[in-house]
Amino acid sequence: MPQNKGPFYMTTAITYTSGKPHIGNTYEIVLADSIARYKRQEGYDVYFQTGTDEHGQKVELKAEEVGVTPQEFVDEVSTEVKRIWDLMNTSYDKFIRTTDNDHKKQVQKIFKKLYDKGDIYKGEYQGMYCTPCEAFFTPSQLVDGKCPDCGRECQPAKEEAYFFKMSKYADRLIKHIETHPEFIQPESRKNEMMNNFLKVGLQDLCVSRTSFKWGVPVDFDDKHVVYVWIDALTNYITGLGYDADGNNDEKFNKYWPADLHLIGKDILRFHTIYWPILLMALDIELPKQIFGHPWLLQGDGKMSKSKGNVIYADDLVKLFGVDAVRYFVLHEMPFEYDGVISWELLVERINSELANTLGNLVNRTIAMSNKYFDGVVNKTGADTTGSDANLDFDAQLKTLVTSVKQKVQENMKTLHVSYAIYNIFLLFKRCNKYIDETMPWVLAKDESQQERLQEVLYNLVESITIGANLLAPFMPETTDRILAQLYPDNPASGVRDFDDLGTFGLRESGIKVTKSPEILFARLELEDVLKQVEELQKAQEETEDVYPEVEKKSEITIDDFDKVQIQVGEVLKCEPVKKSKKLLVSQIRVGKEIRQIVSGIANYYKPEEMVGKKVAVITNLKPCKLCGVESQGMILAAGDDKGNLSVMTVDKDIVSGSEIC
RNA sequence: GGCGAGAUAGCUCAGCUGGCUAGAGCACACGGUUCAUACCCGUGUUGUCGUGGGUUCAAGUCCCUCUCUCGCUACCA
Repeated sequence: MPQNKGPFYMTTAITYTSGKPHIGNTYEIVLADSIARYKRQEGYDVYFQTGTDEHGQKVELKAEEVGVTPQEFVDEVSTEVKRIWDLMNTSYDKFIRTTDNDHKKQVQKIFKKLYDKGDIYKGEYQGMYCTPCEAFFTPSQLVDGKCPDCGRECQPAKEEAYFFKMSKYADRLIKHIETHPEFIQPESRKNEMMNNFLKVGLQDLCVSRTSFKWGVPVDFDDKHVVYVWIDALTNYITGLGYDADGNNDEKFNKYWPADLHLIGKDILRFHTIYWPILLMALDIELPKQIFGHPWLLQGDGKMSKSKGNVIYADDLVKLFGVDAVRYFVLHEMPFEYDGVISWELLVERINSELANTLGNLVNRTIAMSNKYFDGVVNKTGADTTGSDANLDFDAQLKTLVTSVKQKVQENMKTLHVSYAIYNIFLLFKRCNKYIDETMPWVLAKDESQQERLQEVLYNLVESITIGANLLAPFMPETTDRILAQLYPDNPASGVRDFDDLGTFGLRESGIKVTKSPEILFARLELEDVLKQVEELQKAQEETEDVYPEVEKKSEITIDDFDKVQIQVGEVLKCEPVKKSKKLLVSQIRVGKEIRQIVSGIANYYKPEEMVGKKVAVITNLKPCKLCGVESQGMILAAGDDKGNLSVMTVDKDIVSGSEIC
């Protein structure tokens, strides 16, 4: 067993439960999992926490839309998140929910503690308020000075709120960041935080809200709920059993301070400024490192949100398998800048690295062992005896294979996960080259070379064993599958201690490999994949986005409705409006009169299609000019999110001019 | 607007404190091989190192100008 290197506490951000997580969110948990597994392999006592952030206005609204309680809503989403995390084969030790009772209790205690201490005080939140939306916005959120949701004017307004005295601890934090260069990673992020916030002076942070109810109530002032900062960030300590009164759980004493908070680059500010200051106020040690990872973007336009084809982990796993997806996101994601995911890239990576380099290597090695020695792998010591050092293939192979462990260690120390994987694959590539150098099929033809041939195959199986063990944190299932084939009678015997991965030759002679090698990763045809993707997306559209999102208007009375006059009109004539691409102008008989009405339907109806239709017309709308053509009313039509449009016609034949009500 | 980062082969990038003919992977071409998932191995092509100027015996590598791209710019969980 590797020696115990001590506790290692790491966390991911907790996922917000306003909707289903897509591959971008999934990236983080896979990255975190590979680090956790790696640290365990190295001998650390790892505690790996993830979870869901479940309060707030957005959840409240979403739940209302769907017609369930917020609790019911988050229960479902949280379960879904957990399901996906499990699907990705992630090895978290704790899944915390901010709706957990013990968490909520501590949030209240922490809030009170900070209030009693004087670090939280009651004040007024000032912002731009949109009355119909009942929401506050900051000036920077406004679009052209108007509400980003509904586009209406906003008014400056005030709301009672509790504030946290950020500035009090700013100097201490600046000093900490300056003396701990590893605290914020990547380093360029550190500069952003310093330059944009710390150096220009911190504003106090609003930590409570009265505008929504779905949150942890402030126990001494129940108009307020605790706002996201204190509610969500504290999960990192409450999950370990922190107690504001000092009765901490053993786990907290053992694992805090956290060794690593892994988060997306978008929430670095909260974790590198608010969170440390919160901890300072609570007199708790700061975490050792915060890593803001970049994003996996959908690059080539073939997977854009506007097209409704967002990638979900489920689909990827269905198409490629868990480890292929893990490999892709880990390998493609650089350390500092955003990575790109596309179907083309996925297929390319899977084919060239997983199927060709790794899968084929394992397959050909096993096939030869069976073909030449009935599956038995023996170490004979018959190495290359040539005097030319350049021809000493065995030594070269062994040197490379045994050097990878250290490279992986170096890469992982700085969280350069993609480099670590790259280095492991160099090992497999070297093995393929070794086969070409030693040419086992030539040795097989020569009776006197039997021992040499055995040694060659032994070296391959041993090398692959080491590579498979190094791969375990990143592609655990693949490691198991390889070892199951190389050690079919006792796969566990193929598992090595991390400390032994720099040593060559630990496999005992006489062990057989499997008789029936299984393809690890099948080669894919891009065309087939794209076809399957299309089918999946069709299915997705049918189940998910069938109903358009319609913004709710405020309630009206029957009298309000009565103000609108709607009548049946028969389209007599219809032609395009010359200056416009979208407009058609119709002559419509409404009872005795004939009206000219302009409508934005040219993309959906040809003028001749309109003629003869009996449509619903608003007849008391104030006339106006569209593209220079007067319109005396409006044809009613239904439109969805996807650009479909249908004019409202009457079901039975009814005389034009009849009133609709 | 402010602060910061970057611009190197068709694509993704490496090139530390300036030093001899600018690199890797993928892609492409050719050759080899047949144990293997038409796979693997080898060789090779392509670059005015964003623009213009400067420092130097010597500059992707340092300084200045300009152009372009990207990140951050405080209460969205």
